[in-house]
Amino acid sequence: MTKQEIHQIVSRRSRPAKAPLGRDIIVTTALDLLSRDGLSGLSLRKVAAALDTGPASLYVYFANLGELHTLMLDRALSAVALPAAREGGWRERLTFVLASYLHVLYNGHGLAQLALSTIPTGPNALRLLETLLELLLEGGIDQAVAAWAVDLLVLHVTSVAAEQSVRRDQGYSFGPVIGAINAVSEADYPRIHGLREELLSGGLARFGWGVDVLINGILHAPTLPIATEDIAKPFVKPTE
Amino acid sequence: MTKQEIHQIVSRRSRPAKAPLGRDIIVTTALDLLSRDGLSGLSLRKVAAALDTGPASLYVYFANLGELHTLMLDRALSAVALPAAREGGWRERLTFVLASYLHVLYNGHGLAQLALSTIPTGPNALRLLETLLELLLEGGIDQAVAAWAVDLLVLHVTSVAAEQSVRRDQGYSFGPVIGAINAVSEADYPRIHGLREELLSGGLARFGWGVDVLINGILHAPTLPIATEDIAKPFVKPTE
DNA sequence: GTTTGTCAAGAACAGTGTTCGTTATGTTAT
DNA sequence: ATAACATAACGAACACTGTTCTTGACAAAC
Repeated sequence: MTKQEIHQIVSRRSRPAKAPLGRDIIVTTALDLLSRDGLSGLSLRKVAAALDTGPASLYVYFANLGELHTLMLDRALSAVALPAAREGGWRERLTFVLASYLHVLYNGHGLAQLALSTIPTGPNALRLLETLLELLLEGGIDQAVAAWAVDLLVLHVTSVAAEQSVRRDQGYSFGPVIGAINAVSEADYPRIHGLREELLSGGLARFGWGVDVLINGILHAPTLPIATEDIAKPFVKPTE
Repeated sequence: MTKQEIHQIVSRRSRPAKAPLGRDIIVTTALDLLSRDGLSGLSLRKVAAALDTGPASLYVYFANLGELHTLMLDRALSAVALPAAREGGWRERLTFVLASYLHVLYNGHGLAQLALSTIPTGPNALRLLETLLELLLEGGIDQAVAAWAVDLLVLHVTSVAAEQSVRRDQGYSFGPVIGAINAVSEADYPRIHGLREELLSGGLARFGWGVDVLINGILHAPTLPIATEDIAKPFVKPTE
């Protein structure tokens, strides 16, 4: 049923009737391959091979590999669980959504890296954004602050997921890191040496802590973000 | 002086006396290429070509391309400006260091992406870490909190730099994004629609604001991070 | 003076994304 | 029914990528 064994003279089109091959199937199988082999194991050719076709066939539906990535990301975001309305406090629900978002990114190996290089504007991403905005506003946070805060929260969760994913997928053994931190000279780096245990501790609990810190910071944020312009000045001119 | 035009029968080693070719030169030219062509324009072969040699020659000094990346990152981090001691408040100096770190990552195109996939344990990274710890402790922040907080701060700045870099380097025109946000249906996404202007505003000032929020959150963080374990629970079981 | 070890280098391998031109298929118009 | 057409699947190739094997030249050591 697959690749024709004998190359007949007659035609380059060996299989006349094939599956319709649409965007949805391609995105689905691509996500399958991604969650199985990770981002480095995902290639256009493998997706094509899984669909029993050649790589050129996919270019009918996507202009780019990046375009496929974008579609994959938004499709995956449909799995983010939004909280049931009005159950528990807004803060509880907020951490719940963010945890679900982290969960989705982390489980689809390499999805987080896609999320970092794309601004997802698909319907599922917008739904997530809308929900987060709603929760922040429910928490009594100023509108302008909330607009910037969602970006802060999403970026944080995304980068945590990306960091963890990369280290799991490319077999980043923590051995050398732990060794390096533990072997740090007390004379040169006294604080690192003194806190070496705390620097490496935590694991998953750290995520919840980080989100907590972010929300606390947002609650204590200056109401008018415009007033913080001078803080960014050192960036423009870091040598001084 | 470069590639021999005629392939003599005599030898495969056309240039007997070459430059010594050590790790330092390779890292230097690699960083040059990186800041000129971006991460996607950087390849082992181009680095080798810039050094007027073949790709195999570099493998004497690195086991991996990733190893070269790690060395490049730590080399680049040597450019991070540490603040003069005791000048201004600790908070002012902290934002200064972070801004300088952002500056370095952003200027070396694609450096931030390297920083996300590597835990830099080189001397320059340790120096930066030590400085940040010192400043946080000077601010009266609890030791355990400070240990986790540095990670939070560094990750934030790194991911901001990565996000910005990617979008600049791969010519991510903001046109479609702005269009998508502006075209959002008011009925489906009322909050996004109402805040569409604030969602896109900011630019560079947003970085300073984000750091400010983080520091505020750290100042209001629970002293004992262990107590926040239950917050992470939704992550383990997001479906409910 | 011969041997030994280090390192530059050529060639090749197995991949990658992408493009070109050709051909079969299904739909529409005559 | 037949002819025309747009579309999509396809084979092949191109220009790359990281990595490895093997050879060969040089310089230091005995």
